Order: sequence, then C-alpha cells, then structure tokens
Amino acid sequence: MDRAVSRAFLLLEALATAGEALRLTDVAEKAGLQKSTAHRILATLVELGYVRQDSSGRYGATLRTWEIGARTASQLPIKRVAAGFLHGLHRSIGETVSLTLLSGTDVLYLDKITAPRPVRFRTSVGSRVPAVLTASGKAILSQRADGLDLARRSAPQHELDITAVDAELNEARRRGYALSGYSPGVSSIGVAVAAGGAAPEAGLSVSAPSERLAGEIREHVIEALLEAGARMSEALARP
Amino acid sequence: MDRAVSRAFLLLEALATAGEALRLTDVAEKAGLQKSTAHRILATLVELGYVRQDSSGRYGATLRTWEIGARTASQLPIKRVAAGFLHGLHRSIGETVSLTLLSGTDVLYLDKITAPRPVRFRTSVGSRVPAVLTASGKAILSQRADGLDLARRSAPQHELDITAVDAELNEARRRGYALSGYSPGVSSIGVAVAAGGAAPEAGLSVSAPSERLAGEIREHVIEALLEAGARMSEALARP
DNA sequence: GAGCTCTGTTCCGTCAGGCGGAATTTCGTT
DNA sequence: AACGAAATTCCGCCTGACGGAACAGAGCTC
Repeated sequence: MDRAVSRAFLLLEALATAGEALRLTDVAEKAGLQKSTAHRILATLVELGYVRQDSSGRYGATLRTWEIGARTASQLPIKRVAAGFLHGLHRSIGETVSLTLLSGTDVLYLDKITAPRPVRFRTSVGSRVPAVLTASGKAILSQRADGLDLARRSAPQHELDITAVDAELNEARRRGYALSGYSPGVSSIGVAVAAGGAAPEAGLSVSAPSERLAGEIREHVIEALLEAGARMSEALARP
Repeated sequence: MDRAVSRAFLLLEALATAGEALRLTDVAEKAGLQKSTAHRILATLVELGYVRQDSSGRYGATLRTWEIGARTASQLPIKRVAAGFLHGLHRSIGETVSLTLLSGTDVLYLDKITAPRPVRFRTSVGSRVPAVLTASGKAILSQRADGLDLARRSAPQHELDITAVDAELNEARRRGYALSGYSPGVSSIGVAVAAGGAAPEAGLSVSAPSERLAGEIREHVIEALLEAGARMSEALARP
C-alpha cells in the first residue's frame, strides 16, 4: 500500500469535490494531511497536469482526470450499445432518458439525454444515488437474487420500510418496470437490462415532471421502455 | 516529485487508454515499470477502487476516475452556462452541437448533444483534437493574439500550410465563424465564446454531413451560431 | 508604514517504506 | 504429469517520503 499514492488520490478527490479552488491549508485539512506533505504531493500533481494552481495560490483539479475517465467510460460496451436505444427512446417520448449502472448498492448515471424542456431536478452524468431510491435502480434490484439485500444495505440513513420495499420490488418484478418519485414533482419509470440471462447490472429510465407522465402517455412510455429494455438485453447477449 | 505517485498515474492512464483489461506484464511494459513495482502500485489502486482485477488476473480501470472527473466537469461554470445554449441550438437546428474548450494547442470536447440521425464520425465528449483542425478551434484561434502561434505548434505532424492557415484565420475573424471539413463528408461550423472581452477559450459548433449544411440551411445555422456565441459571451461576462 | 497575522513555501535530519532482482507459487497447456 | 509463462511474494538495500520547524511574503489593522 503505497502511502503517497493513496494520499495523492485523497487530495485529488478533495479538490474535485470542492467545486472551487482551495487554499493549501484547507486541502490539507480536508484530506487529513500535514501541510508540507500536501504541498509536496500537490506539486507533483501540478507537474503531472492533474491539478493547477491559480494566481492566488489556490489549488483546483484540472480536466485531466475527466479526460482519462471519459476515455474509460466511452469504451464501455454497454455505453456503446445503449446509445442507440437512448436516442430511440428520447425521440419517441421526448423526455429525459438515462442509462444507469449498478455499482455496489448505488446506481451510477452513465449517460443521459435531457429533454429540451429541462426538469427541475439535476442528477448529472457521473452521479451516484442509492439504487433503492430510483426507478431504474428498483427495476434492477427486483430482478436480482441479492436485490433485497442490496436495498437493505443502501441508504440506511433513509430509514426504509423494508417490507414495503420488498412488496414494491415484487410488484416491479411482476410488471417488468419500476416507479420512483423520491424527488417531489418528478416521476421516473425504469426497466432493467441484463446481458444474456445474467443478473441485471444496468437500467434505462425516463424522467419528467409528474403531470407529463400521466394518462395514456404513461402507457406509451412503459411500452417503449419495456421494448427497449428487452431489445437492449438481446443486443448485449450477442458478442 | 513523488515517484510512486507519478507512476500510479502512468499505470492508470495506461489502463484507461487500453480499452480492454491488460495483463500485468503488458501494463508494466506499457508504463515502463518493473513488474514487481507495477504489481505493488496496482494493488494499491485496486484497494483504492480505481482499478479492478478480473477473474483471470487482468487489470482494468474502473469508473471511479470517471466519477470524480465528472464531478469536476459538472461544476465548471462554462458548462452550466453553455447547457441552455446547446439545447437552444440543437432545437432550432436539429444537428449535433458541441461545446469545446481550448486546452493548450488542442480543443477539448466538453459537452455535446448528438443528432438523432447520427453522424459518421465520432468525437466523443472528453476527446482532444488539435484546435487548428476543428471549426470551433479555428474560431477561437482567430480571435486570439497567440492564435497563429498556437496553430503552428499544434498538429505539427499534419504539415500545415501556415500561410493558408493564417489566411483562413483572418477570414474567420472577419466573418465571426469558422469552417471545417477535416473529416471527409462531415462539415462543421464554429464560433468562439469569450468571457468579458478576454481572449476566447471556448467555442460552439454544429456538425453534420456536408449535404445537410448546404444552401439556405447553412445561413440559418450561421445566424443561430453567431447569436448563441454572442449571447453566451454576455452570459459569461456577468458574474 | 510599522507591526501583526495568517498562509504558502522551503529546509533538513530521520527512517519508514518503496524499490527491484530473484525466488516462489499459480495457472493454463500439451 | 510435466512444462512454460505469468502472477505473486520475499527481502535486503537505500532512496526519497515524511513532517516539524524555519522562512518568506502577502494582506490587514491601527
């Protein structure tokens, strides 16, 4: 366990999370390091191009991390395969559509096409949300043997009613899709995507202000999602 | 200069660039490290969650890097400001629109809304292209004092005709927009965006198959881009 | 503008821990 | 079972990371 390496990533995460440029003292404190240690490692990161120092001496993360991260993400087969389905859904529905990936007990927003009329809430690409709170997350959990366990372990601070969750997952499994409305006024509908009979890891979802997902539109959205989910699962199955 | 830190990033970049999982021997060679050194640092990265090892022992980058990079990118003011203009352009034009940022002599694709009818070429978000080869890059260079110098230093392998580039940049400065067609069959039109009279760093562009950017549509696109560029420059100027 | 304070930067003696060549284990192949 | 290639572990050497403290410098107060 190279200590300097793990400390470098501590610093990088501290800077990336901050959103604004930080003073050395603050970065050091946030990462729990001595000032001189933080200073030396930051100098290394600056030299490597991952961090830069503005004229007033403050440190901030550069886009370098984003660049190499984007390279990793763009090469994911699932993202390539999903692109066409996301476009198809977006075209036929006209609302925000997302691709999510199960990561531990959370769901990671991998890609997204936002509606022209923007939705109030903002889950940006790259963000993490407890799976049990999202529509696509619930759809994924509902089709996994360890689904209820994942739900229990995720979001403990949200004091879930686990029997209600169990019922909801059963219902979702039966119907093939799941709902969510943890953000007030915004509704989502999600389905799971699985590669060749394996436990599903990915999901597709549509989000919009609740009133725009009502009535017959809702039926249309559900139908489109179910079909996209099934087709995408097939597409993933063949190599 | 912490050696282990710089080596850790060498390894991470090697894995992110690879696209597929690599064997220890190959990663070590690609990064120019001893196998045992690479092994130790990779173990650290695995422990930190940036790398994972599949069942056959191969190493690959996880989405962790992408996650923290996305956090950095999503907090960029320029990206937030641009979102509305990108949507507006996309709605009125219906083709692929991009937001680029000058980074050294290159242009970085920061954001993008792709057309439903996809374009042949793929410059994905996060990719880097010599500024002088792109429409928005040329628009940016044309309005900078160091523009010609940046053009000369970028893409030396493309053996540019520098007098032709100079003429093109002058023309772009005069008109307010620049053109590109370095990818055969695909045309782009780009404009620069500058915050409050400073040298421009960002650009907006529209890309489409050449035949879809001809005739009166072309005039419409140019007009929309010029207006979006001007409005966005204003929006950036006020804090 | 002198004095004060708070911060970034540099220094340096100590010694933990990174280094890498080599030995060992594991795994896949014939 | 035997072989080869790769991954992993070992271990002695010694570099270079560590952090407390000293230094420099910007900004603020009175």
